[in-house]
Amino acid sequence: MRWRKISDAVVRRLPIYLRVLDEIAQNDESALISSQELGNKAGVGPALVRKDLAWFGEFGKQGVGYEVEYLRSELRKILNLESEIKVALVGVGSLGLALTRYNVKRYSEDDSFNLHIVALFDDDPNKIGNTVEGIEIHPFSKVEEIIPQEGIQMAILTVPGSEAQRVADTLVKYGVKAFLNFAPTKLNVPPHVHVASSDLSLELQRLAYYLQD
Amino acid sequence: MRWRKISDAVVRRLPIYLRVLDEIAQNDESALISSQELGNKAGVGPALVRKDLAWFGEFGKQGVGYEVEYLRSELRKILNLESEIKVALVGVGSLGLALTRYNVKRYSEDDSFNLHIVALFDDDPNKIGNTVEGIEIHPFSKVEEIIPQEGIQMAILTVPGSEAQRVADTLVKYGVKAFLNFAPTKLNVPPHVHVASSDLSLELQRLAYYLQD
DNA sequence: TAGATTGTTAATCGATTAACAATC
DNA sequence: TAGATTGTTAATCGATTAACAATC
Repeated sequence: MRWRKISDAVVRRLPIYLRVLDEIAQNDESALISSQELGNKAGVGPALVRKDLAWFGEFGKQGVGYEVEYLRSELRKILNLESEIKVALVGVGSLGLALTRYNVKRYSEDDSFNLHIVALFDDDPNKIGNTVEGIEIHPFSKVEEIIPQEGIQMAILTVPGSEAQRVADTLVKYGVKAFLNFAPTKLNVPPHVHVASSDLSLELQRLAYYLQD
Repeated sequence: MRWRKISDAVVRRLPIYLRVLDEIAQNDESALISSQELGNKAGVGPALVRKDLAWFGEFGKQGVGYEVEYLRSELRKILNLESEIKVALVGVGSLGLALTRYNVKRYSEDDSFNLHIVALFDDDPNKIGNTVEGIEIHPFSKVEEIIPQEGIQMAILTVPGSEAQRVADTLVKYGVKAFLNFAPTKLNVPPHVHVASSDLSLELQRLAYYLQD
C-alpha cells in the first residue's frame, strides 16, 4: 500500500481519527459517523476530515457518512497497524521501566494494539540479565545480534541526552527505521528514518510562556 | 511583558533556541552566534530564526550576530523562565514516579531550571502519605487547599484516560493554567488554559505509518 | 573601508476552510 | 422524492523562505 507523499500534518491526524472510531466501535458495531461528528471528537474541522481521508480513497457514502467499523479497519491498514511491529527500548531507567510496563499491559489487554516492546537494552551491569515483565535486559552490544534476529523496526530511546545520538546511529545501522525519542536531543538520522520526539522540558518551558500576565 | 498574539509555531521554537544557547554559554561566556549557526543547531532556517526573534525585539548586531549570553537571558525573560514555576503532578504511577524523579534531579542540579514539582496527588490509599524524593503524596481532595496555598499554576497529568478530564476540570477550578497531559485523551479546557500533550500510543501509531513500503 | 549579518518586506509555499455538484 | 453528507475544487489563511537595504 503506497500513496504519493502524504504530508506529515495529515499522517499525524490519522491516529486521532482512529482513536475516536475505536471508542465508538466498542459500543456500537454498526455505527455511522459523519465528518462533522468525527471532526468534533477529534478536534478538527469537518472539511479537513474529508480531505485527509480523500488522500487514501473514498470511504464514505454521500448523504449517510462513514461506517465506523469499515473506516476503522481501513485506517488501520493505512497506518500499517494490522500486523505486529516489534519495538526495542534502550535505557531502562525509571522512565524506560514505566513505558515498558505500560506497553506490555496495553499489548496484552488490547488485541488490536500491535506495537510490542520485545527487547530491552541497558549497559548498567546491575540491570543486565534482569527481566521487566518477562523481557530480558541485554547489554547494548547485543543490538547487532538481536535487532536483525527479532526483526525490530522501531526503537524507544530513554537514554541520557549525551548518548542518544550514538545509540541512534548504531540502531539505524542494524535496521531500525523509526524512533520515539525521549532524550533532550535533536537526533540526526538519514532521510528514510523517522523520529518522533517527546521532550518533557521543552514542553514545560513552552507552557511557561503562557502563564504570563 | 506582553506582545501581540504570537503564533504557537513561534513559541514552540523558542525553547529549542534556548537549549542551543544554554549549551554554548556553558563553554563560552562571551560567544557570538549567527542566525545561520543557531538555525543549524536548532534545525530551522536562518531567516526563520531572525523572524521569530524579531517578534520580541532587536537582539542582534548587523555584521556580527547575537551575543549568546545576552540572547539567552532575553529568551528566558520572554519564556517566563526567570522565576520559579510550581507544578503539581497527578497520578503517581510508574510514569508519574519517573517524571517526578527526573524533575527533582534536574531542578536540584541546574540552577537555571525553574519548573518545579512541589505537590503530588493520587487517590490510591497505599500511596497517600508516602513521599517521593521528599514530596508528599496527597489525596486528590486536597487540591482545593494545596493548589492556591502553594501558588501552583501548572500540572502534569499521569492519570488514566478515563479520569483525565475530571481531574483537569477540578484543577482548572482551583487555578491551574497549563497542563502537560500524558493521558490518551483530548482535554477540553477554557480558552485561557493551555494544554501540551504527550501521547505515547498516538506517536507510535504515527511512526508505524512510515515503516511501510 | 570591506565583509558580514541583521531586521524586515515581498514572494512563495503549504495547509485549512468554504462552497457546491454529485449522489446516497 | 427530499434531505443529508460526501468528495473535490477554488478561495483563504498562515507560515516559511528569499531578498536586500541598513549598518555594525
